[in-house]
Amino acid sequence: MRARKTAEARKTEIIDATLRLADKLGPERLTTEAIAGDVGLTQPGIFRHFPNKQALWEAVAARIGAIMEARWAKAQDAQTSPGDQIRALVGTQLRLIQSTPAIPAILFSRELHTKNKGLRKAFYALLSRFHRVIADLAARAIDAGELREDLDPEDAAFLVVALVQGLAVRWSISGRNFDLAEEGSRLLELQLRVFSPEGAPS
Amino acid sequence: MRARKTAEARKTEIIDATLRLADKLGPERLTTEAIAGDVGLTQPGIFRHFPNKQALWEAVAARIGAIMEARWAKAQDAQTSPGDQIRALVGTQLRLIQSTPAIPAILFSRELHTKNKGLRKAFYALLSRFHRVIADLAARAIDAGELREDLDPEDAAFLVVALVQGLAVRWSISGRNFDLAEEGSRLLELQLRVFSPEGAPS
DNA sequence: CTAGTTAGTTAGTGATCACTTACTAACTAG
DNA sequence: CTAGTTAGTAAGTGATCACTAACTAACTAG
Repeated sequence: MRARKTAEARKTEIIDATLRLADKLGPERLTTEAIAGDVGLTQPGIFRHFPNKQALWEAVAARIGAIMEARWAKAQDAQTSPGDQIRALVGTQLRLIQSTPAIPAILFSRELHTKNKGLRKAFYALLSRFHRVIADLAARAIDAGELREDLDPEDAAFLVVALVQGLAVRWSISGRNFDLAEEGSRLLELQLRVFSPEGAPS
Repeated sequence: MRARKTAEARKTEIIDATLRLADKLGPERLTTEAIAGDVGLTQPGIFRHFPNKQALWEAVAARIGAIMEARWAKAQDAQTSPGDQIRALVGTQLRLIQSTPAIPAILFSRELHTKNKGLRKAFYALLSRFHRVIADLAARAIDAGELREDLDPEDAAFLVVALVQGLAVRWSISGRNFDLAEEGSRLLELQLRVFSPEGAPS
């Protein structure tokens, strides 16, 4: 019985370990044994803090949601133009994925979603929130003359969101052989340029 | 011993069943028992045709690759403008995903890729081929004056590929609550419109 | 100081799964 | 007709896993 800690602290440690290992092993192959080993507990110790594995995944999803919302809020805080806020949001999101690659792994895990319907819905809500924020910024950018008037802000936002997720897919499958945030900002510049009213000659 | 068939035919049946079930259960949770049941064999019967499960996954990947290449070739066959060929390619790809939703499930499965490195590389090669085809068409479209001159065809293609994959992600997570091909063609029109030399007023 | 609570342990259990062994019956070449 | 080949089966094995039961020792309120 080494190093007894508060339940709160352990829960945090377990969730962190889960996020770390979900990427290495894949969410479905991640065992409670592996998590416990990483945290420094015996395997049944996990079940002191979560009634079952599904509850652990729900806690992980909640954590991811909280992290994302916090970062989005921060990216919008700046008193910058709507376009720059979109840049900040996309950059923030890509850096988060890069530093926590378990996020796409969990997001895309079909087995996690078939087993646990609530998880899929939670992630869809998050994705919708991201789209919402971008679409609102796009609308403001159009009003401000930063983006062309004939643009539907909802659809423009869908393209930006697809850019982020499509890029995350390519990054994953490529074996992460490029810098996600860098490539993303280059492509976002291109997208914003062709969205701009006077986009013709660079 | 019901209905003995040729090894060739059985292999095909097994691969088809795997593709069908990989979507329902998730690639990692898909068992040889479930596949055998679907095909109408006993579970060890699978191993008459594939030395191990990994070999089955490799055969599935090869099948997906063959299907995609065939459809891409067909979409390019048409004697239409480069822009229309891009439309046809994207439409083809989205309809394929819609009719075989196991494809993204397998494509995105982290556990499949960690267990079997060759699988990830095979899919990355496929993805790169798709990008290559689109980028070449984009270059021709630029030459033909269909797309603006200041466009880098490689990057333009990255945006189109991201559109397809990002949309597939949204479609999966949403619980498939929209028509993938329809939504895709609407967004592709928008993307091509802002890529066009005279995109300003619709 | 003491009694209750709780974070941890050790030892196990039942389920599930990929894969094996040994046998059988259907097809096929000569 | 016969002998070899091959698609199939029944029965089982060892590994892995989530989860449980029963116990223990550290913390904490009174």
